[in-house]
Amino acid sequence: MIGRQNSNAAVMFHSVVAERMGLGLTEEKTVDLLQRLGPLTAGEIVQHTGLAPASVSGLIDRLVAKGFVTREKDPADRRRVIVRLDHHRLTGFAPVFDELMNGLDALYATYTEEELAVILDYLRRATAIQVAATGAISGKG
Amino acid sequence: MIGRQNSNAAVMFHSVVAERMGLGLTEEKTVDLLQRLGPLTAGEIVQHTGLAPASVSGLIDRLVAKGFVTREKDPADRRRVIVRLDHHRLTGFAPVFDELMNGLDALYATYTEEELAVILDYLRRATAIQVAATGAISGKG
DNA sequence: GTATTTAGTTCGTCCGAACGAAATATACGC
DNA sequence: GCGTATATTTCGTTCGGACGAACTAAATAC
Repeated sequence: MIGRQNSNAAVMFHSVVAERMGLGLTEEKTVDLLQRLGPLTAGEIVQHTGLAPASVSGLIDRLVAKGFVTREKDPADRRRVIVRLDHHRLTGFAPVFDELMNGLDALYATYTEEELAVILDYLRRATAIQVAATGAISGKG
Repeated sequence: MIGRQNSNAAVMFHSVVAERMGLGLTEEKTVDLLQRLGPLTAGEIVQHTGLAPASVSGLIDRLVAKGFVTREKDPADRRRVIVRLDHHRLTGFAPVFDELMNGLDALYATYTEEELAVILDYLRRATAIQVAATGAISGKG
């Protein structure tokens, strides 16, 4: 089944990218979180990852040590720690994604507007289903 | 970008499934390999995973202990070890996938034949691109 | 039939990454 | 201001999973 191969390809790609960046999967996932949601507090990372607070402290330590993020006190509530992505550090890895991006751009260019609409609709809905399924699995005891 | 979210959802789903089956990501990936390619020798698993032989020995140990595979001597070359999936063990986890499968079936049912053809074509080609990109990254120094 | 190569395992070890419990620092309620 | 609640870190520990080197067993070469 092609859906499965696609899913597998995604996992492999992520693993290889993470390795290339010198990150573990959890670390890469966190970087991705920060890219999508912007700066987060440690507590918010706890929410999003499901990790224990202690684990997130260590996780942030490692990302700081590797230069991917900075740790700042929240001026509004100085108990909080804001984790901010160092975008400059990331640009160095752009070439890693270029191959994929260029390939996908070329692929999209071969479809009509109507076809692209179908594909986007599919991707959106399939993603929602996958997210729901993930939640369902981890939920039930 | 939706492609990225989709990719991320796939990774999350895999992680959760692996956890649910009591497997690590490497172990789940190996089970998947065996499902797609049939029984493999230890050496072939080394090839496909890129792990060291010693690591694969341990990996097989763990999968055998967990009841997911059997280890047999190859009668044709008794140095070789054939790793075979225990399909019976896997059927117990079918419900884990049902949520996803049912959701996707329902999704597919909402498209016309023509639309499905576009979607399948896209998935096939996008997968190929992703695989190629993965190879390109891990390849170059 | 002995030497060499090949397949896999065992052993000792190491490291990343997770956790709970206790500590620290800050904010908030009254 | 004082006590309690909240955010994060530190500490000590544990565990899975990876590795290289040395070993065993079996096939192949000569």
